[in-house]
Amino acid sequence: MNIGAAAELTSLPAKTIRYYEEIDLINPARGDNGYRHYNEQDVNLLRFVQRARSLGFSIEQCRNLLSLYSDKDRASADVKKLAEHKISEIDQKIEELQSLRTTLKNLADQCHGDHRPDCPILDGLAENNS
Amino acid sequence: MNIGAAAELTSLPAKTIRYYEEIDLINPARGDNGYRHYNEQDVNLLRFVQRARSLGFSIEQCRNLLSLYSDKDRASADVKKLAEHKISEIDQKIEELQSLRTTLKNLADQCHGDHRPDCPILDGLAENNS
DNA sequence: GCTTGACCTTCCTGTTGGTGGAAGGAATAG
DNA sequence: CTATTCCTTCCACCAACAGGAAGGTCAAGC
Repeated sequence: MNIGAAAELTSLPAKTIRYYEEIDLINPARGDNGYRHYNEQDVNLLRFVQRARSLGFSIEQCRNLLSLYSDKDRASADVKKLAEHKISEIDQKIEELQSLRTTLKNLADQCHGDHRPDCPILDGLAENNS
Repeated sequence: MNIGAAAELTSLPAKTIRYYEEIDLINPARGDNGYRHYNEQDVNLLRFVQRARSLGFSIEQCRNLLSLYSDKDRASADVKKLAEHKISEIDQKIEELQSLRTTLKNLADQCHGDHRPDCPILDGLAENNS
């Protein structure tokens, strides 16, 4: 099938699929007319990447997962390690965001939010300490 | 003071400070030798941006905040609105990360994590549904 | 006066993960 | 035969800087 159909099936933009080929992630066959030709396996791999990306794996991690995926002799421990590493990354990110939210909320709560020009948020941002 | 001293005082890399000038965010004076010269006010603005950035505001939002900051007639409501928008952005991001974490954790928990070649994580990624 | 080293300048490239668009060839429908 | 759609490549751009090369400047020490 052509790139358009593959895009449809994977919910990936054609541009992105071409990009994945450019960075040597998923290489389809080519027809005589130069068109990319995707088979079922290609589409599966694309979907695999699409899912992994949406779970927050970077392209390089996807490349890693793909090679583990096609390597029949790999240990599932390798994959589990990658997933757990990712989970702790996510945990850290969540914590950062929560502390950030707290700070911002404190500032916003102190702001009376009317048309008076003094604003604790800006004052908070402008303060020398913290 | 020169850029190095300003960098020291604001905990921003000199590279970043130059970049902020390039994008017309904070424009210092220049000495006869072409060196950038930062006064107290410049340093305050840089610190302001540094703090806003660390709270997750984008450069464009910082530009907005800066203009509100120097506009004596602005209503604090404008600023509060920006802050609250940011908070809801953060909330959404946190939710996404949490759902992502759940999915990933489920997959990882099903993985026995030894050297057997079957791996629920990869299988989960390769599945056609969800 | 000279050298050394730290600091400054601009310019160019690369990062991550794509997106947008132009120019032109190929397939298909009427 | 033409119109439209799909495909191709290539080039540029986004955030928000970081790294490094090549060269100018300044202050200290001898």
